[in-house]
Amino acid sequence: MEEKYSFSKIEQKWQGHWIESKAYKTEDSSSKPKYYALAMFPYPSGDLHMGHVRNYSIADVIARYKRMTGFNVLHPIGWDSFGLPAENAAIKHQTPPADWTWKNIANMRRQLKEMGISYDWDREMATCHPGYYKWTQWMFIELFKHGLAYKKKAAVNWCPSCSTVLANEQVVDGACERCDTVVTKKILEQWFFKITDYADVLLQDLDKLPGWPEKVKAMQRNWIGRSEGMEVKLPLLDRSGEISVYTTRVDTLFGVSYVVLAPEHPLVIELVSGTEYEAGVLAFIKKMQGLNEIARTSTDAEKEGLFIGSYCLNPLSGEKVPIWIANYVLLEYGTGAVMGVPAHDERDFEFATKYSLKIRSVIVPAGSAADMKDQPLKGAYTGEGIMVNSGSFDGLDSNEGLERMADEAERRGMGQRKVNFRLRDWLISRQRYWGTPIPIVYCDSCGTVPVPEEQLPVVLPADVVFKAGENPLASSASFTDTTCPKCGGVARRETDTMDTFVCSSWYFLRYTDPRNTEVPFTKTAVDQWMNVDQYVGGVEHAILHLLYARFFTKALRDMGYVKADEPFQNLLTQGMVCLDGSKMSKSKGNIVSPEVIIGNYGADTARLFILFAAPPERDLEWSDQGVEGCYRFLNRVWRLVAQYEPVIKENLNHRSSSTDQADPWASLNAINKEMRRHTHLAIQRVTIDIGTRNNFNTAISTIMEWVNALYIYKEQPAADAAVGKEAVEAMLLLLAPFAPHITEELWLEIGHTESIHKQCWPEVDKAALVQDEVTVVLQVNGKVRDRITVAADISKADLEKKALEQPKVLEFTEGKAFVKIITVSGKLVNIVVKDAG
RNA sequence: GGGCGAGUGGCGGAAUGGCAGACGCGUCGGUCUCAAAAUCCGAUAUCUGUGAGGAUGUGGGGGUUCAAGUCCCCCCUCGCCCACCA
Repeated sequence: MEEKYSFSKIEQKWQGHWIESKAYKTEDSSSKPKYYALAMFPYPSGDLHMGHVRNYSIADVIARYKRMTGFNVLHPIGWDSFGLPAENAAIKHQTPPADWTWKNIANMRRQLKEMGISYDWDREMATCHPGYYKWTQWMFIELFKHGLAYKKKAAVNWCPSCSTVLANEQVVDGACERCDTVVTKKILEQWFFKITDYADVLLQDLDKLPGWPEKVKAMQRNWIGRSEGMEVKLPLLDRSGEISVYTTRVDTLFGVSYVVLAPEHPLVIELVSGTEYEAGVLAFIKKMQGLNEIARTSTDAEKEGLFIGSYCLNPLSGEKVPIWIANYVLLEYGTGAVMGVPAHDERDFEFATKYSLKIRSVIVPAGSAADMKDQPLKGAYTGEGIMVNSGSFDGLDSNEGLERMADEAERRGMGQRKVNFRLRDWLISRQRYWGTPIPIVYCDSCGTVPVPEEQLPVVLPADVVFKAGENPLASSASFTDTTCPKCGGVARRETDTMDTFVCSSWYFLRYTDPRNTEVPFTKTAVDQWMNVDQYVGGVEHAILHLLYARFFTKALRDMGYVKADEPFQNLLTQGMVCLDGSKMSKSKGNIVSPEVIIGNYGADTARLFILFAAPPERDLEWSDQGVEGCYRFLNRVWRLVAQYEPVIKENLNHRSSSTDQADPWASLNAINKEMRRHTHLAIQRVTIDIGTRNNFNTAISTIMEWVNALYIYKEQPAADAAVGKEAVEAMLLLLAPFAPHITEELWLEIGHTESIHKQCWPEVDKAALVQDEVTVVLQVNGKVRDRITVAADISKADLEKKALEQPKVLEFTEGKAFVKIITVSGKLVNIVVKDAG
C-alpha cells in the first residue's frame, strides 16, 4: 500500500470503474424497500458552481447511506435545459440554442462525474430533448382537455428586455426576476393553467407535509393568500345597477364614507361618460396606466384619487355614498372595488384625511369610554371591539356583529360570503423560441385545436431567425403553416412556447420511467417510486417550482395518472454558499471554482468540506483553510489505515468467525473496552446524524474525533488487533457516503474484495456502550465544584453519600443549611444549600 | 406593516433543560530537520491570581427551575419572504 494519498489517481480510477460497471444502477425489481432521493436538477449554464456541489453532495450522502442501510435507491440526474440564456447566447454568438445547450450539458456532466456522485446515469434526461418535451406537450393537452389550460385576454406582465410575458411569480418587486428590468403591463391573449382551482387544496395539504421546513410552508401559504370575507352590493343612486365590493370587515359597514373603484374598472367609463367628470377621469386613468408596477403598487406611493360624480347607497344604513377612483385599488383582486372605512383601515384613513372625507367610528375598543365613539381619531383603529353608530347592531362584540351583518346581508340579498385568493392563474405562454412549443393549432373553421397525441412532439424548427424583440417561432413558415388536425384545412400553429417551469413541474415523475416512448411513465413505475422521499434544493424555489410541481401532481392524480397527491415527502432547503459574507456569484466576482478545488484537493475533500463547514440549511462561508483542514483529515485517515493494514490483514478472520464463543469481546481490558465503546458510540451518532437529523457536519466531526482517538489507541501497548480492525473498518464504512473514493480504495487495500458501497451499514453493539465506571459531576447550587468517578451501578444513596464527603463539596457547603439534593443517575449530583441563619 | 428564521470564542460552528465552546480553522509553543514544508505533541472565552483556584460569560432585560444557550414574557439587531390583497 502506498504511503501517500494520491487522490487524483484514486478518484479517476474509481469514477471510471463505477461508470463502466454501472455500480449505482437502480434495480428495476427488488425485494428491498424503495427510496427516492432527488436533488433539484440543474440548468445547464455551462459550469458547475459551489451551490451545485453542495446540493449534489447532500443528496449523494443520503442516497449512499440509504443504499447501505438496505434500500433500493433511485438517485437520478437530468437537465432543466430550456430557457432564455441559450437564446441570448444564440443572438450574441450566432450559435443555435441547441448546440450551446448540449455543449454545456456535456461539460457539466463531466464535472458531475468528477464529483463521484452515485447517479444512475442510465436515467439521465434533458427537458429540451424531443423525447422529453413530447410528454410536456402531452401534459398540456391533458390539462387542456380537463379545462385546466385555457386562453384569455388579460393585462399581463411584460419584460421589455426579455421580450416575453412573465408569470406573477416571476415578477419580483415589479421587475423581471431574471434581468431586473421593470415590468410593464400589456393586454395580450395568453395561455394559463388554472392553478386557482387547486388553491384551497394546495393550501390545506401543506399540513400533510411535516417533512417540509416551516419557512417554505409559510411562504406558500402567504403566496396563496386565502382570505375569508364578503361581497357586498351597493345599489347605484338614481340609476340601475350596483357596485360590488369585497371586504373582510363587514362589521365596519356603517362606517363607510365612500366607495373606491380601481381606475380600470369597467363601471368607471359607464358612470362618467357624457358627464362633466369624464375628461378628468379619463386623464387620471391614462396617468395610472402610464405608471409601472412599482410606482402603482408600492406602499410608499402617495394615495391619489378622484370623485367621479356618482353615488351609491349603503345597503344597511341607506346612506348616500360618493364613488371615487384611486390608485391604491387593484382591479385584479376581489371585485376591483372596495368600501372606504377611514376609521378602521389605515389606507382609507390616509385617503380620507387627504381628501377631507367623513371619518366615523363604528367600533371602539372594549372597555373604552362611552363618548369614545364621537372623538376624532388620530389614526385608524383596526382591532376588534364594541360596535357603535351601527343602528341595531350597536353594543355587539364586533366579531359577533360581523357574523350577524353577514347573515342579514345574505338574507336580504345584499351580498354573500366569499373566499378570495391572492394566487392567480399561472400564465405559461412565452414569446420565445427555446422552450416546449405549445401544441395547439388555430383553424379558421374549427378554432383552437389541440395537436393529437400521435402527432406529438411538435418539434422546434431549426430555420428560425433570432432577432431581439421578436418571437422567433413566428419567423419560421415551415413551423407556423400547417393543416388542421380536425378538418384538414389550412391552419397555423401557436408560436408561443411554454414557461420552463412547466418542464420542471413533472420531471421527477419521468425519472421513474425515463425511456418510455409510449407514455410519459407507466402507472406501475410511477406508483412504485413516488413520492420523492427526500428532495434537496435551494430555498429560492420555495414558491415557484415547488408550488407548480404540487399543482401538477394533484392535477395528474385527479386525472388518474398517479396515486401520489404530494410529490415531495421531505424537503431539505440548503443554504447559500458565500464568500466574504455574500453569495458566490459571477456578477460579484466572488467565485471559487469547484473544478479548481477538485483539481487541487480532490472530490472527496471538496465534498467533505462543503458538508462539514455548516449544517445544510444554513448559509455556508467558504474557507480555503477549512478545505485544507479536510484534506489534512483525509490524509490522516489514509496514514492511519496504512499503519493498520498489516494488522487487519493478519486478523481478517479473527474474532468475527469465532461464533462458538458466547461473547468474543468479553475478556477485553479497560483500554480496549473504551475503544470499542468509542467505536459504537460513533456508529450510533453518525447513524442518527445522517439518518434522522440531516446533520452532516456533526456526523463528520464525530468521525474526526474517533480518528483522533484511534491514533492515540494504536500507540497503546495493550491495544487489541481485533478491536482496532473493527474500529478502522467501521470508520471507513461510516465515512464512505461522504468520501466515496478514498474509502473504496482503502477498503480494498485492507483485504476486502467487494466494493465498500455494497456493504451493510455497521450496527451498534449495545453491549459495547455499557460502562463499568462513570464520571459524575458534583454541583453545589448548580455550580460545578468537582467530579468523581464511580461504579456505573452505584446506588443513589451511595452516590449522594460519596458526593457529600468530597472536600471540594464540603468547602462550599460548610456552615450552610442543607436544602435538598438532586441526583441524575450516571451524570450529576446537585447539592442545594442556603446560608444558615 | 405582516410572516418566518437567526444572534454562542479571533473565525466556521457543537451542546435529549444537567460539565457552554465538541470538531475544524487560525494563533502561540514544542517535536523533527542543516533548513523549510509536511508530520506528531501541547496550549488557546474573558477578567483575576505566581499557582492551585476564584469570578464572569451564549444580543439586552425580566421570569420559571435544584439547574436555562436551550422553556416563558418584553425589547434590540440582522437576514429572508410577502406586502396599498381591502
